[in-house]
Amino acid sequence: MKQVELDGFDRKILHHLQQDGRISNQQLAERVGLSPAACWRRVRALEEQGAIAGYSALLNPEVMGQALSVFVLVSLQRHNLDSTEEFERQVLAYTEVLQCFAVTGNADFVLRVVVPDMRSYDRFLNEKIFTLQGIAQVHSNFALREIKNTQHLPL
Amino acid sequence: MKQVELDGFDRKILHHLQQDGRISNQQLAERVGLSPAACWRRVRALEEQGAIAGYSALLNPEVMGQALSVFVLVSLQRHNLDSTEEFERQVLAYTEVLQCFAVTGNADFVLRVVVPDMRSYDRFLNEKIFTLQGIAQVHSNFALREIKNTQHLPL
DNA sequence: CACAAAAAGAAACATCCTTTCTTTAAAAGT
DNA sequence: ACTTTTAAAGAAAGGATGTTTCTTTTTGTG
Repeated sequence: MKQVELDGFDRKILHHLQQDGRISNQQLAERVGLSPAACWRRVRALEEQGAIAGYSALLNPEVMGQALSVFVLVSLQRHNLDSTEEFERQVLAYTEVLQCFAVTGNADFVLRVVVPDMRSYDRFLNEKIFTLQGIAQVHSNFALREIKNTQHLPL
Repeated sequence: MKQVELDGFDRKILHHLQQDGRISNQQLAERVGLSPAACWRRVRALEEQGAIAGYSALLNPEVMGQALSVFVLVSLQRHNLDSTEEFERQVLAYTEVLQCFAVTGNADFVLRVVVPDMRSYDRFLNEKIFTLQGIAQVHSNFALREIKNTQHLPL
């Protein structure tokens, strides 16, 4: 999937679709200043080019009773392919892990884990992290407050 | 906004809406096993209760040329209300900062910053972080690889 | 068992999506 | 400068979908 060239219309379209993924094509067309047909063709092109990876409903963690975010720094004992692949495979399967990145710095991975409360986090660690082979260190940083939390890319 | 009680239908609805926020009400109804009208009423209720905070298009960072994610650990010099409020106010305005949490541990805040490349990140630091008053320490952890990156809450 | 309240299904109207066709505008070549 | 070609925009129509209202069914309670 190659990088893509965007003009002002495309950027406006993406902006509004990031803001409201369920906006009707008519409203979108009106806001970006195109006819519905032209707007629709651009949206389809952006989807086909892969600029738009998908659409999602955003849930409110508080209302859903999943209000505890934890940033977990994980270091592995060995850095061979087998160890890391196994770790990543498991992490992908854990629904509590919303995000996981391999990073530079002291730790090998940063995870963001979301659970209902401390009890659940304790269980998550004991059952799903400490049971993994080859974990050297785990450092938990608890989110005290959420200042900002989006996936909206700057345009 | 109070926490909400969900039954199996609601959970199925939310699951599918997280997976595809633009699914038609008809398809959704079919997949969860309800009539379109009943399904639609539940979706509306979930929106009104705040369980569904909104909908969004998910963009592909690679295709958009915004492929560098950085986890930035920030410590403040003073921890009074004025310092932190000013910091948070600025961070909210920076479109490069997708996520920002106040956390326990060595740092006061964890940010995830997304930029096109190192040059842009250098500029971001110099122009938007180092210019802030009362910053004690900034530690940058660069994402080498993205293993997982969603906002899908476990249901 | 009967009643009330809540939720589900059916159907109809309104709206929106998606396609096709036509028109306009921009680019390239002579 | 003019024609030719290509690409994208607008208009319009048919089909699909959303949203409402009304009726029926289910569920819970006295």
